[in-house]
Amino acid sequence: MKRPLATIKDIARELKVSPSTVSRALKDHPDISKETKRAVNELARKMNYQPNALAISLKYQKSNTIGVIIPEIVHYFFSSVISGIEDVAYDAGINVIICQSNERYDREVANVKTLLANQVDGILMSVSKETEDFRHLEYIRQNQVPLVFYDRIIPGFVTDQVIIDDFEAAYQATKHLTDTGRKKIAHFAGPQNLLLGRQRKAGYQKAISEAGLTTGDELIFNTDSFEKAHLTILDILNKKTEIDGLFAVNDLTAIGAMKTLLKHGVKIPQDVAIVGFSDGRLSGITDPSLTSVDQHGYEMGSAATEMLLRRITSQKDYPAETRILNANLIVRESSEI
Amino acid sequence: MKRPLATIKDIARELKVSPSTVSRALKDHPDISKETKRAVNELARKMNYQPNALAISLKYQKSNTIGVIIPEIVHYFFSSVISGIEDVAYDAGINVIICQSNERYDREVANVKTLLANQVDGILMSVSKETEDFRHLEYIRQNQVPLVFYDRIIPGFVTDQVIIDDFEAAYQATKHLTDTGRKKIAHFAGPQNLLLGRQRKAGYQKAISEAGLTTGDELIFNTDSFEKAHLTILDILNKKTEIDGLFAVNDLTAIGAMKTLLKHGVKIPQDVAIVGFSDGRLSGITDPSLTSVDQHGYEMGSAATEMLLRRITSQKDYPAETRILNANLIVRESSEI
DNA sequence: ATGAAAGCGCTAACAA
DNA sequence: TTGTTAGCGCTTTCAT
Repeated sequence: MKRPLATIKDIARELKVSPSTVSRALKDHPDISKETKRAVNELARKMNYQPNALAISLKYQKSNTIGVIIPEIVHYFFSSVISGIEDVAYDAGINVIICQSNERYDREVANVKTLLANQVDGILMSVSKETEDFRHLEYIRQNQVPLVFYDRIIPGFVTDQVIIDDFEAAYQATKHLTDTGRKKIAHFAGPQNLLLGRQRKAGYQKAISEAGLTTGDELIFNTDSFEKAHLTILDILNKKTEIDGLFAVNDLTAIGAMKTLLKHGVKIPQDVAIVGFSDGRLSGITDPSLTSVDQHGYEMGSAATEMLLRRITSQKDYPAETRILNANLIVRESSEI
Repeated sequence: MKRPLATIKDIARELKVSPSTVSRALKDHPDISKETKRAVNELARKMNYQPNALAISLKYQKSNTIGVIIPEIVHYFFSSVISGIEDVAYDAGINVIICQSNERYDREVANVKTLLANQVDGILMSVSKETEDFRHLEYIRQNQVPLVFYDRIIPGFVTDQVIIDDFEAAYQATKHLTDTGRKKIAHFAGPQNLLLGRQRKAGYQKAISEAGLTTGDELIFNTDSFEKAHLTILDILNKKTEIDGLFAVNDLTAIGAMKTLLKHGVKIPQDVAIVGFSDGRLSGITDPSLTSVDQHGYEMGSAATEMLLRRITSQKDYPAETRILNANLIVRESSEI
């Protein structure tokens, strides 16, 4: 009953030629006669012959496959990164194995092992939030498997990487608020153990001080989720802390803040202008729509993949590269005038 | 310079034993002496030995890998499906190769070929919107590779499948509106060439007629996007078509409608109650938050994977199964009272 | 123009 | 307790 995929042997047997002849005929080798080629190709089609990629990978010691380690696929940003990776890889005839670390270190280590066991030709990764030990990365390097970081990097670990200029983007976002006359601009900041959180805060601070405004900590809140934003806003309203602008570390936070402000009769953008940092497609659909930094996940994925493929195919070694994509501000209703 | 992954041979050579001894020692075979095992395992650890999964797959004629064909990863629903798939597969020690069809037939066919070439043990797929020819699916079947459809199925193509009861969900969603006293309930319907579009519309119609309301076509609109919803609402307002409820085929459409209605001073939910069909995390963040059907993408992914793994490991054949997940309505502000 | 043989890394039946 | 050998599917060098 079981009728597994046809192999070169099957074709050879049927045609009473040797496997090597079939192999050559299939790749249009000049030595093989027209007649044989015709017969082989015809039968191959008829038998739905599909070369066994595993055998080829084993033979050539390369799998035409790259591995991706992603923290959590259910974030729009990361899924669009994957989309960019997939498209570039597909065009190059490269397969992609995707592993989720779910932001856990142990999973990440297991992912690395899986990918290496499967002989991937290269790895794209964004480190998990938990990762603080780099032995698994050294391990990748020992095995001479090219590694490209995207989005989240490890300062000091030298390898190709493509990142967003979080500092600059945050600076531009905040500057947009100061430029439009806001004077009391709050920042809802992300975790300060993540580079991203620190850089966005630093960008905010630079714009604030450039505008000659005070950067006292009383307008900076550790608030990075929809729910926390709700609570922080309540607190701000209670204490009657005056604000006329807000730059939030991500869109959900910005939207949570906006919703709570609106509920309390605060007008957006008249009373408070709000800028987020894009998590995805949320910014366009809120009311008012949200001014936000677009992170270009797709471009990040495609750029990282191009770097990796270049590294894989390159004969000679060359220094690690860092590609910085600039994220641009998209002004929408929440900060207009 | 190039120091590839250590192999069993390397270990054998170093220890002056045969590769088979190493192989057995590594899998704790009872025949091997404690001493040898110890030495082998120690050296293996030191050399960072990682079994070559390709070689093992080739040997055993099974790859411990399943393939997933997904229309577009950047939809929250699909990415949460993948998350469910990944988790179950990970727990079973199975790898996952993900391919995007990007809703294109030719890509889908290429994906199938790639997966078969890579000797996947099974395939999970949601057919693309373009797919109308099933030869590639027959091809999967010929090769005896188990196939499970999730979410989107092909009526008449018999295989394991897990779907959502769109009809029932739409019925419940609409019934919620009639139960709360709405009398003029519009439906913004999806493409009627997709089963999903037809079923959601049919569910709507059942609830409407059960409530003794008219199901005239004047309240059904082919409107399935944020932008189209905006235009359709403008049209409704212009023509002064009276509505006090709306069931939309997806959340984005519902949100587009809500935003435009609010802009024109229509109160939600007082004047018009709105129910969507979940695309993801949008429903919770709008203002008012949106009542919506939760599609449970994660559960769909994990259920489909369980079905597939069961099929793969099963010795004997059994009839194709259809698992219907019920999507449940989550009532939020847009339809309260 | 075609075939035989070896080998990629691993395992397992069979020998010793 | 360990080694030898053959084979998974494919390619390629070296014969013929």
